[in-house]
Amino acid sequence: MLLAHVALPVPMAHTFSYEIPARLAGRTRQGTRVLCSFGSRRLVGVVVTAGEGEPPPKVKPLLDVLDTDEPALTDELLAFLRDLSGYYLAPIGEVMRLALPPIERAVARALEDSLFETKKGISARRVQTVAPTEKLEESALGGQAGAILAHVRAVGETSLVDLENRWKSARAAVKKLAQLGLVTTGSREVQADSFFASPAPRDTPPELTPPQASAVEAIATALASTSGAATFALHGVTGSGKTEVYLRAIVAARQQKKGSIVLVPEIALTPQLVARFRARFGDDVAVLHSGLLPRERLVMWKRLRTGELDVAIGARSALFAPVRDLGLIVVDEEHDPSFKQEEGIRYHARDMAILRAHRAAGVCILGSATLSLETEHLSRTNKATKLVLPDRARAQPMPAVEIVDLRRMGPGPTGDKRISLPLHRAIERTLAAREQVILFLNRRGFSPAVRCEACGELCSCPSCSVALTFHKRHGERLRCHYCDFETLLPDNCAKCKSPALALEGLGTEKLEETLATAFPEAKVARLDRDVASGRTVDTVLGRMRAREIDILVGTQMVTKGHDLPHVTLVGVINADAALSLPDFRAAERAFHLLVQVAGRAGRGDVPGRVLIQTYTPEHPAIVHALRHDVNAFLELELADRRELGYPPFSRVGLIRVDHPDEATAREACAMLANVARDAAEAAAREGPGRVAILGPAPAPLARLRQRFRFRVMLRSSDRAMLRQTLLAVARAARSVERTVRTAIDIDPVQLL
DNA sequence: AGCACGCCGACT
DNA sequence: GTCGGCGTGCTC
Repeated sequence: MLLAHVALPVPMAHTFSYEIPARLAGRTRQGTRVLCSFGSRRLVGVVVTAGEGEPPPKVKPLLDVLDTDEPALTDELLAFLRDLSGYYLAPIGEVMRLALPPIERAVARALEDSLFETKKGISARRVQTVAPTEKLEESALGGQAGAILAHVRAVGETSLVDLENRWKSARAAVKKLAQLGLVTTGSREVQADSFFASPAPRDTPPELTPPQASAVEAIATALASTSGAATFALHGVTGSGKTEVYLRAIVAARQQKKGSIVLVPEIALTPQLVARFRARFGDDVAVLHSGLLPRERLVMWKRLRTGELDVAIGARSALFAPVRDLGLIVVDEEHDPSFKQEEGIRYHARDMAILRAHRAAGVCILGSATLSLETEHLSRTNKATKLVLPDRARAQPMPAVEIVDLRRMGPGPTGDKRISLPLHRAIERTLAAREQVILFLNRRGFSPAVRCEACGELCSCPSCSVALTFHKRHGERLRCHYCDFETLLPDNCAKCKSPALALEGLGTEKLEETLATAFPEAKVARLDRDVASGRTVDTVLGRMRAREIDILVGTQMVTKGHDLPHVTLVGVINADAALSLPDFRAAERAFHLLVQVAGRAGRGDVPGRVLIQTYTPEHPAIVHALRHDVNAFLELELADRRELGYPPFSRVGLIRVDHPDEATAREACAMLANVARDAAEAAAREGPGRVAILGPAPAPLARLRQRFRFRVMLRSSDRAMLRQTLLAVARAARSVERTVRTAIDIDPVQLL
């Protein structure tokens, strides 16, 4: 019998076998999308393999083939997705879905399937909205309806989709509320994003500096070689000309008739980079970003698939772009944590970029001013070739980095300890010299916590049990930074009804306000996720460049982007905030952050000044950032991790356990940890791996509908052992209790 | 994951 | 009386 083994978008490891009816035999190939009857549903899957074979006891025929001429997935992409699925132990069908285009309406209609016309198919251009009315309820509403009504009243008009994410039966409850006249429903157009629509003026390729030229040369040679596969670690500070190397590498790939993918951390934050690509290649670049409508996304997908476009640029998910004859993948700012997908299929785009390029016999370039330890390790073990771009040829003085030891500082003139006297004076001096200041603070909002002064209770998120952040702008609201829950600032403590609520801590909003008062003659602006959506980042940076702003306060965002030539003072309000994160990479991240933020000071002829405020001035990340000593920090951190058995010398596997009852979650976790320990010992060649139980994960619990979430973590230096152990644990987890959900997360990767 | 089937509580 | 909550089992 002719069988097709199909990957379907269900969370199961195996493929499903279908009979290929004679009428579809000619069109059913590896990589084609097919319509399958699956239980009572009809699903679109991808043919992984097809051929003559022994049918399983139960076989259904394929209903239809969606791809008319070519398979949706090339052999290259298909093979890569299978590898990814194997690597992360992720369900093959869900992995395939990452690379599939949105289903075309026309095809869907031709298939006479109402499924595609409704919610799950193409998301319409309109979203359904729910808004509160003036009317008050006659009697108290119980359960979800009451909660939903309170929420809608707190946040104002919201989308039904959003409500459905928070409450299971929101649709039914909203219907009921609408009947009672307590809310109104409607729909609104999803605004199309015309961010990248404006035409880009073309540039002329500049002369390469000698280091750039030799980097390009090395990359071009690798691209031209028959054996292909090569990885480069491109180390160069902002402004050293990494982008130009990328552009030339793409040209070199083109000369070999090969396509390219460029991955950037968050495309909305890097409009300058996109502009550079468009200036060089015009509209021959597919820019993939979250603002694309399904229709536009499909158009981009098709143009890449047909080979009309040969360059794709985008965030994480652009890794799956259907670029033909892939020859090059660039990962810009490769150290950036946003390359790690933390929801659904957990993959690391940087690692998978190496894998995809390698399998396609192509070149992978990992570029950064502060290479990740993983990439550094690849280079030290000769699995990647390091290319260095020294700081710009023009002699530019390194900024003077100074430490402000907060242990020895009283409050500055503002009365706020976080604006210490040295920082205050430095700001004054910078303003007097008519230069600009950037202040980095890793906390958005006004106050990170609101506490009752009578009973000590913190205002916390009902579903995430983390402190709610007070946002002054947009109506004095409390917001949960994990799940985006929102409520008005209450008048009284929820527990003891006392009106004495105190705003604790310092966020960017408050810092902005304090500075505006302390320096009334200066123009103060803020840049963080709350003010920045897409274009506004560019607007703020533009105003900064035009010197319409004197002091810019911001989060991570101020560390990204390009030249701000008149900034001569950079202040880090609290370096310890980044160091004390519960993450073994905290020191590395803090170091990256400090180096990147310090790099913003003193462009041009004026030497810059960097002030780092900290309670732990002796911390290695701070000491080495102070000396700009990347190598010393790397040595130390690598040695540290080697000792701890941490990556990159070992791999980490995580099993997530979710259950609505905390005790059950803990119990299941402990049981799984035992299974893991046993399995690890049985599988170990070099002694057992480490097993640890992590507490409630700092993840959007609300989205799990208030389930408790624990994680069993395994560490091992042996990947085969780790895999075997994780599989054993996953099997055990499934048999424990159905309601325990597991997710496996292997991180990071040593692929080569 | 969906989606059926099946069994218990508060509403027309 | 039944609508709708969620437990359990299956999907080629």
